[in-house]
Amino acid sequence: MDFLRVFKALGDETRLRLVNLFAQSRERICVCELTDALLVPQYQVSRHLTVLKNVGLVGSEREGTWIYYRLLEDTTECSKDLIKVIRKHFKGKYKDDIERLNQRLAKREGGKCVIGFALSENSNEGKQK
Amino acid sequence: MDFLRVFKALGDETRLRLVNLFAQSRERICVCELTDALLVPQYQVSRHLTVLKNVGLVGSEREGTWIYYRLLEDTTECSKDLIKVIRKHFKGKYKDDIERLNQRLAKREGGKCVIGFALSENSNEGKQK
DNA sequence: ATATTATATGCGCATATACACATGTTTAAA
DNA sequence: TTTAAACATGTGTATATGCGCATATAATAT
Repeated sequence: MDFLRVFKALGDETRLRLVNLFAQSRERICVCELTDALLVPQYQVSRHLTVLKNVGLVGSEREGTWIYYRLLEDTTECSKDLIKVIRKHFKGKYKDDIERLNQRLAKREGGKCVIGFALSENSNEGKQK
Repeated sequence: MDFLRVFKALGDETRLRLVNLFAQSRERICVCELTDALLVPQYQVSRHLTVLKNVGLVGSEREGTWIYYRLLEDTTECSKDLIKVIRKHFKGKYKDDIERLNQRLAKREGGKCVIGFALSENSNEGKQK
């Protein structure tokens, strides 16, 4: 684990919010669910996920047209320790994100996402801030 | 502790090397000692220390013309946990920095720095890399 | 084959950030 | 009150990075 690259990856609010969603929910989450939880354009979510993936913080698995991302928490002891710290000290932060994610996850069927972009009909519009 | 700003601060190699020196040595260290340990121009060390100070990772105290910096490890549980992770997983990294620091600290008298810029007569020359 | 949906990416632009050079500030000693 | 040493900072420049727009890719269904 390259701490320098990991810290660079975590030094962005959108990526921190993504990591927080994974850390608190302990779920694998697809891109459209993440997009609806963060209220950020889809292409931003996709790009930031790529950054997190490149430094080894998250992994992905495709299921049909959906791609589920998840925290790679147990690959090294470094990531385990670091993510543990984040999970602990981020409790209660970014509450709105968590709330929106939970509402979105409640719509899953059989543990899987069955709807697309619910909140953002056109997810390419700027919606942040 | 603002994790976003802290991660941004840690997302730079020179600052990571500075934090590593503090974490491994558990000492307070003055700017000229840090400069000689990192082989980086003095103004860079000074600037990066300011960044670390602004996010609350380090503090400083003046003693004559010398200014000693140290990790602020126990101010919050966040910083305690985070620095603990860094200390643990950085053991063995940046060995040359540690080696040069130890040689420099060996020249202290009464636990204090008594020489200036030993390795870099002109510390304003580019010396990094 | 074609259309649709979920996701990824090429590109231009604006901003942020690190570096180098020079100079300023603070403290202590001569 | 100069001088010197340790440290800080103003400024210009080059590079990195995030955003927005548009479009491309991949998988599924019709």
